[in-house]
Amino acid sequence: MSGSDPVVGALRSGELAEAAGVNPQTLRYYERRGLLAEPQRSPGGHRLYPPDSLTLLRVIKTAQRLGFTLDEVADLVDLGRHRHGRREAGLQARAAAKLTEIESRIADLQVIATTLRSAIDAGCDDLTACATSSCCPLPFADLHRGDTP
Amino acid sequence: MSGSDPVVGALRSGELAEAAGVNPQTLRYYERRGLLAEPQRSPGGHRLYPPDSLTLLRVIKTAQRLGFTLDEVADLVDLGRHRHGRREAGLQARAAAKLTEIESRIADLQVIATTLRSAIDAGCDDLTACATSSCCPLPFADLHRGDTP
DNA sequence: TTGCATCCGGTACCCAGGTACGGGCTTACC
DNA sequence: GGTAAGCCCGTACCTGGGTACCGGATGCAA
Repeated sequence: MSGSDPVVGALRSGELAEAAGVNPQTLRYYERRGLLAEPQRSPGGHRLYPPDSLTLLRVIKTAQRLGFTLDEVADLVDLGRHRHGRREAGLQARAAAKLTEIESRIADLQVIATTLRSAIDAGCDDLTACATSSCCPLPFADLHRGDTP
Repeated sequence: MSGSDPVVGALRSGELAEAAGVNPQTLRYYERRGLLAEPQRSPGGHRLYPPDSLTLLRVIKTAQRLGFTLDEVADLVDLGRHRHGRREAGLQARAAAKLTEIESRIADLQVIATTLRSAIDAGCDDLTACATSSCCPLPFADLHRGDTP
């Protein structure tokens, strides 16, 4: 492995941040979170990122937009890093799990949407009145459980 | 208006919290947030809630489960409070707006679900590899804009 | 009257994913 | 070699919806 190449075509934090469309502070944050490895430094201590950090950042941002948390992204990233060779399909499994999660969030939101529509159709105009008169379709009663993440 | 009735059938904070299925601390929190009016006090300073506070709490929890933030709920609540009489349909309008918001969140999640499904179908197995080879269906390129709330 | 549960207030902490600030260095360009 | 932009680190702050902890005061029943 060529682990520590010298400063060939390296990017400074501002340049990388700009290229990735990200705040420079975010790079340090990702480094703290273990998403970005500690890069090489200039003699004066400034970070020097190899060009493929940009690819990594794109991967991170893409995974994030697919609904993965940063912890999960970190996991995915080093899943791909030290598995190289053996076929394990870790990504497949996590994508499938995430898909299930997303689908259940969609289902939750659809219940909410349906309820809102019924309240609109019923012409509800005052929540407090609705809660006492029993002609309102809103479910005031069942207060146990209720996820809206 | 009978604004300040004496302590008839009043509930202590623990009782109200229990009845509403809520942490007692949450009552104080809601009071700070302006959702619950400051209740009367016992001579020693303990809160004494009128029984209809329970209805109000049910309204709050219901609205919350419909996707309204606490600020919006506060708004809805005193919309219903000092409008009494004039027809204004404020609730209708807000419900409609919230429905639109929920629908667009659903649409966002559906895009995500579709993308995940396509990544699964394509058999993607390593994000970093995917990002460089261009046969992967994941959208690594467009990093500008991306809401996953 | 004593004992114990409850309540008071103020403040600090939790989750996630960052962003901002401040004092002091480095780097780059002229 | 001067000066301005950029970067360093540590720490604090933000949003949203609560929850936890603390020492001290109250309420209620036996």
